[in-house]
Amino acid sequence: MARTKGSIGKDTQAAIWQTAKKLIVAHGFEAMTLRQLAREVGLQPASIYRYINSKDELLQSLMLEHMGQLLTACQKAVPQHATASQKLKAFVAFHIRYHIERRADVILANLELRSMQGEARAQVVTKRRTYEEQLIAILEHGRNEGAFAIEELEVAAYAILAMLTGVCFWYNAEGRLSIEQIIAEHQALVMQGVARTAL
Amino acid sequence: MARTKGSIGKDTQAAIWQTAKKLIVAHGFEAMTLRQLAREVGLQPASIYRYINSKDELLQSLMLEHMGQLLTACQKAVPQHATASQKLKAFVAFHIRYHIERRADVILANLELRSMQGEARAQVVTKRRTYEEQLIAILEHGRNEGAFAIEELEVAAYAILAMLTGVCFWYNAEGRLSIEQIIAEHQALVMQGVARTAL
DNA sequence: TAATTAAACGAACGTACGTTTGAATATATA
DNA sequence: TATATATTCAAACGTACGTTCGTTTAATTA
Repeated sequence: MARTKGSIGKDTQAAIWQTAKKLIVAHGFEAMTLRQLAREVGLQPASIYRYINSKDELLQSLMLEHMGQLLTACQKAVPQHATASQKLKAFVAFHIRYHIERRADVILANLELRSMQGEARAQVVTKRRTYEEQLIAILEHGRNEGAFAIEELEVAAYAILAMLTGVCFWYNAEGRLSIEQIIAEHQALVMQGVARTAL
Repeated sequence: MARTKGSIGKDTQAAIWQTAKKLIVAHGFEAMTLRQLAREVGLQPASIYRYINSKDELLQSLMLEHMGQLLTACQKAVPQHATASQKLKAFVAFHIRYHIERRADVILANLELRSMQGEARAQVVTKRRTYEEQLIAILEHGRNEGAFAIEELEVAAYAILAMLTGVCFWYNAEGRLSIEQIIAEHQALVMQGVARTAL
């Protein structure tokens, strides 16, 4: 056989990417094999190479694509002109929702940096830092306003991010709680956590 | 060659375990190869099999060992008879310190459950649940006391655990902050986060 | 010192890996 | 309909994998 009936490059491309994400999340990037990927998409291993140049480049594409979309979505979701409290609430809601809705991308991005090297890795690290700085800026704003009491902005930012990102590791769509309830619970923890107490 | 001068089983066993942890954290369990492990320990691949029965069993040993030690250490570190606030503060301090000091074990335990199956997997899941319940019990105690205001105990517990565990992914021993400072910062976030506000 | 046990070796097994090459078939264009 | 392009295939490459086997040497015991 050769070209199969109804085969369209765009669709195959999409299937490869989606299946790759699934397999990487399940097994890790290094452990995922292109043969397994080909089998699940319904191709021969060689055919994958019409869509990627190498296994490493596949990971790079997935990573950079995700980080770019995350940054774009974040800037849309968090208001530029608002109080620090409003911004922080919006950030928490955005982060949780985005991480639940794009679970595979997020888990991949958080676990597979170890399999990247060189220029592409540096780019991902930079983009991740840019994202972290969004939150750091909000926390700093709140501290300057006098609304937040935070000793170490960076530690607090890492702590909050870890807490929020954790959701996509245990969230169950069939579970008792809605996304909104989970967001509300986390907003309460975060807002109280950073608030300046009256004492 | 055969048996090498100065070779002692206990030492080799320890070297294998320690190196295995390092490699699994660096590459993931499925991607770590026994040949690589043997090379780093200074053995031939076949020699590894004097100490393990299979690659899968190696992971099981590392996992179960770690979970057992975590549970034991936790029960020692958190006082049984104290206020919920005291217990929670102690739990936060314990968790962060333990996770920084045994970084490799912890990262391994958190990322490689996906490579386990069957009975051993079930045992790890049960032990992890037992650990989570330590924290849930503390939070419930605080809510009953009237000291904490928490809607969903389980969500709050997951959120706190994710936040604390996150430390071992970014902590840098050569960094500016001491472990004590990091603990203090997290204690502040957590204690304020769950506290019942005066309003 | 002689016999026994502990520890590691070298070689090989069947299988799977990422990747390259050139040919075959389906769709799009002229 | 004839030509060009897009899409997939089958086969093979060198390499590495987890694991088994029987052998060899070092340390321990009698």
